[in-house]
Order: sequence, then C-alpha cells, then structure tokens
Amino acid sequence: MKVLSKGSVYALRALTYVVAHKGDIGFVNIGELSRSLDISFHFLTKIFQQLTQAGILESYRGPNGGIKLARPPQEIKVIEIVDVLEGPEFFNTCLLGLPGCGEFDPCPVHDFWKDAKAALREEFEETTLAELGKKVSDERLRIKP
Amino acid sequence: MKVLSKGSVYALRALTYVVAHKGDIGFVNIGELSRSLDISFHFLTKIFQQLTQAGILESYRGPNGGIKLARPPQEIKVIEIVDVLEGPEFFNTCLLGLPGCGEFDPCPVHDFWKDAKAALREEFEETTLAELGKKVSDERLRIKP
DNA sequence: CTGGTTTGAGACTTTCGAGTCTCAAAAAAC
DNA sequence: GTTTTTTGAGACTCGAAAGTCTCAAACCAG
Repeated sequence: MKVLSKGSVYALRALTYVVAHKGDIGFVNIGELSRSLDISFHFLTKIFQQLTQAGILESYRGPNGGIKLARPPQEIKVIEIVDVLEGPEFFNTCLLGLPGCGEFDPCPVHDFWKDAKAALREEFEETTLAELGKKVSDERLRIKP
Repeated sequence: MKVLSKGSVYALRALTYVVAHKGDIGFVNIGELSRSLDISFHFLTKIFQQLTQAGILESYRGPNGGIKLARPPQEIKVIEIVDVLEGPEFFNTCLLGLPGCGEFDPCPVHDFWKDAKAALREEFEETTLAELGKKVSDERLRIKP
C-alpha cells in the first residue's frame, strides 16, 4: 500500500534528519544529506527545489551553501510538505477511482473512506517536524533503510 | 492518494456491478461487463483470470460463457479480492517506505500508521460484495465514471 | 466434423513516476 | 578576474504498472 510518493517520503526523511542531527543553525549541504540518507543527490535536490519555491525551505548556493528550514521546526507541519509534493488533489481521491465521487454522488465506500482520509489529514496537520526530529533523537528511531 | 491498484479497483467495480445488476444466476459475459463499465476488455479478462485461479470466481468458455461468483455474494469479503490482486504485503507497508519498520524498529509515524492500516483492513474484512451491490441498487450510487 | 464464440495465457506496447545527467547561475576563495 | 563549490532548471533514461494484441483452448450449434 503505497500512499505517499517517493518525493514526500524522501523530504520527510531528510528534514527529520536535519532537525534531529543538525539543530536549527545554518545551511545543510545537500550532498551530505544525500550520502547520509542514501537518497539520490539529484533527486533530493529536485525535491528541495520544490520546497524552497513553496517557502518551506531557504537555500544558498556556493561553498558552505545548502538548505535550511525557513521557519522553526515546531512551526512546520507535515501537511505542508505533503501538500507541496503531492498536490492539492491528494486528500480528494475516491478509493474506487471514480471521478466525481463526493457527498452528492458517492461511491459504495465513500463514507468510510472520507473518515479515513480525514484521520490521515488530521495526523499530518498535528505533527510537526520538531516532533518527528525529537522522536528520532530521543528514542533513537530509525530514519534510513 | 492512490491506495488500490487499477486491478483491485476494476475488480471491485465489476463484481459490485454483477451483484447489483445480474443477480446471482448464470455466467456473465466479460465483454458485456467491459462495455457497461468502460474497462478494457483484455485487462478485465486478465484480472478475472487471477480471481478465477484464486477460487473466488468460476468461468466458463464458449457461447453463453463468462464468469460468476464461486460463492454467494454475502460470503465474499472485499479483503479476499484485495489480497489476491495486491499481494500479501499490502497491509505490511511503512508510511515512510522504510524496510524493516515494525514494532521493534518503528519509524516516527509507525504507531499512527499501524492503526490506520488496521482500520482499513477491518473495513475490507467486514464488507461483502452483497453489501456493495445492495448499496448500489438500493441507493442508486454510481459505479462507473 | 466444421465454424463461431468465449475465456486462458503470454508476449508486446504504452504511460508515468522515479531516477540520472548536463549545463547554467550564484556565491566564496584565491 | 578566475576557479571552485554548490544549488537551479530542464532534458533525458529507466522500470514497473497499466493496457493491448495474438493465438490457443474450451465449448456450443449446425
């Protein structure tokens, strides 16, 4: 059951790693992140570009350049990252893939799926990068394969 | 958010249609189903072949041939169809795509995702084709695009 | 038995997300 | 100013899911 695209997954892994291991200071080198997390450098760069354009990250070119969070990690919610990388239709899909499925024209599993999607969205709304990072550094949870 | 493959989606749509519109008698022509539901005939045939081999459907070749449910629709659960078409790993995935994520080595969102997967599985366990068919015929819910 | 109809099986093609490569642009070091 | 380092942008390639095609096998009708 693949829910999130690789883009979202890599972004969450990488930014959680930044919060857990890099504190909140200065720009973090993308090449180093790519090596530490075993994620393709070019692919990771493309993902960060989208987040930079969306205002979630700031970037800096040249020696000692890299990316950093545009706001403190406790103010950045998971949903923001997912929204950027999955697009606006992410929480608006029908489990049976029927276009037009909705309150006024529901498919047979619409009611259940509506609640399931709402629960997932709520989780993403409530969780911040700071919490993910804290879990990883406090409980030493895994973040790479 | 794409959760089920096209195979599962088409199978559920087609079998719900069969239950709702064809009653429980005789073999239903695949070509007719393909046309009624606007699903590729060859693709639908391949999907039904998997369900036939799994014992969920029975098929019959030649004139007036087709497929039919191997058991009454109130005894066929949605989970059976999903299991066949998605494979055994479907409910065993990590939201962050981390191999080895589990109770003893959880990712930062493991606890939440475990519950969400369990809820989805339970819904699929509880829902039968008969219920899907009844919803469609009683409430005139949509099943095609 | 012959011909038409339908599912079975597998090869083939298409599409799209994922990943790679190349070069441009910005910044620092010298 | 030139070179080096790093991100930015876009074209290109790869692989798996989705979809198509062809022919074989089963079955019925005549």
